[in-house]
Amino acid sequence: MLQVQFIREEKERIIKGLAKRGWEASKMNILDEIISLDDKRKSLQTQNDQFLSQINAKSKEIGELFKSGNAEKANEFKGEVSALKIKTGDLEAEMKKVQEMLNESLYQVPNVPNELVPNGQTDEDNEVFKALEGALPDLGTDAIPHWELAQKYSLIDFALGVKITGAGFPVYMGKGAKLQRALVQFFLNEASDAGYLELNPPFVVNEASARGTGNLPDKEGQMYHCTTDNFYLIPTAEVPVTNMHRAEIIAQADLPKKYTAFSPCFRREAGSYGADVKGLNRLHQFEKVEIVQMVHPDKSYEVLDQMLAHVEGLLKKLELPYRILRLCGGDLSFASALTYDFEVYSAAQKRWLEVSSVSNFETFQSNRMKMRFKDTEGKKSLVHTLNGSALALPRIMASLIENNQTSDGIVIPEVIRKYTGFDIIN
RNA sequence: GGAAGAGUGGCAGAGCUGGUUGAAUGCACCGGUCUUGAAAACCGGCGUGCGUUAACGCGUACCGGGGGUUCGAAUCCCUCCUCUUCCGCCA
Repeated sequence: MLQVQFIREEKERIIKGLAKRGWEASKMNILDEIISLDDKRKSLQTQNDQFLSQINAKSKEIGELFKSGNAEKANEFKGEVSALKIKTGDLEAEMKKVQEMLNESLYQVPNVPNELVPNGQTDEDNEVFKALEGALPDLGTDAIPHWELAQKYSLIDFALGVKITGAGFPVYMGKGAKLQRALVQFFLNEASDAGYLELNPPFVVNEASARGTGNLPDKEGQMYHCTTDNFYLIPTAEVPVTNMHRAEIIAQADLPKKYTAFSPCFRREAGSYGADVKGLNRLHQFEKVEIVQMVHPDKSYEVLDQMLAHVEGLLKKLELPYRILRLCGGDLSFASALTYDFEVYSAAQKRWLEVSSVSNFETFQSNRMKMRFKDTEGKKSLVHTLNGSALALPRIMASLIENNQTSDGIVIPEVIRKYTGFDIIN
């Protein structure tokens, strides 16, 4: 959520940014509404504080009057205070209402895209930031897609998952399960080596955490909700990990905070259909290793580059054909200022699959969850938050087994053989 | 799940027979004096949000969360959450 102060000072810049996201001119007046609601809020508080001040002074006097035995005078004052209390009661109710309206409006405004974000409405307008090095892999006509490979080598049973739960909940088995576990190990170790503190967070969060990262109210229908306890299954480890420092003030010396966490991710994916959901392409439950950083505002874009380099390093080591996209305004997620997507080419499906999304949220998340740092002079400011997948498992699995299929079987990439314990699936 | 107790500032820990208590005291931390330097000692500072102000400052709210009683609540009442101990149950 944007800061009202920022909206006041940079309205023109925000309007330009929102236009890049495809906002129509008619929607922009929400910014003026926010400013006017905030003005209203301030003026109400000023009035209310004055009444409260009077009440406090009078109450103190009453105490002194009782002590000195002047009960008559004290009782007279009591009536005056009661009258003031009715006024403050009304003012407070109104303030609460205004504050709620203000919050509702603020929740509707997405983050302002960075200057680097290209114009465009759909994923077709995304900019190829780094193209595939070399030619697209050609596996010939015998190549089969991963869902057939999964069946051929008994790696994943989709139908069994349907029986146990439903579509989108596959059962990994044998070398399929081991390969996935090996990849997780590899990703976590790489992240640790890069200085990220490994966490094993809760996979279920409370409402406050879901709000902190903006999953509520923005994407309410996308999460599985345990209504009995009012908990949510996490759609990504970003949620529990980013909330670690919610409503905290971090010493500047303790920045940056670098965390990595493995977690299953649960997504309802309401509205998905077609080829997108075939095989491992889109699931309701999948595994992912996430990297998250909380950093000094001056450093966040430098850090974004470092995170890109980290993810790129993983794909290189796995020897997968990849490219990097810079998301256009229309495709940028609500909270992000700048996002890079990594796509891996899945050679049998002959399509690009998104395996990672690395974003800088600047202060959008930290403002909502009041995550600040104190600099050496004692001044408090919001931190910048960033996160990225490093990496999401299913599509890595899909492209890996597709690209590495040979007439002898599926060849395991060199770097993960020490984790799998085998070098071929046949 | 049942019973009892407890949740106060970075930490420890008073206050809890309602009335200058945003909150004693100690530790930690920051600045200063002293010292060749360090330590010790001494002096001073040391929470957060909001409002207001050019600024110093002033006002207001916050003692787990929410609500209530009262002229006035950290202090009384209700409720929820969390922790500790005991019992029960169980990976």
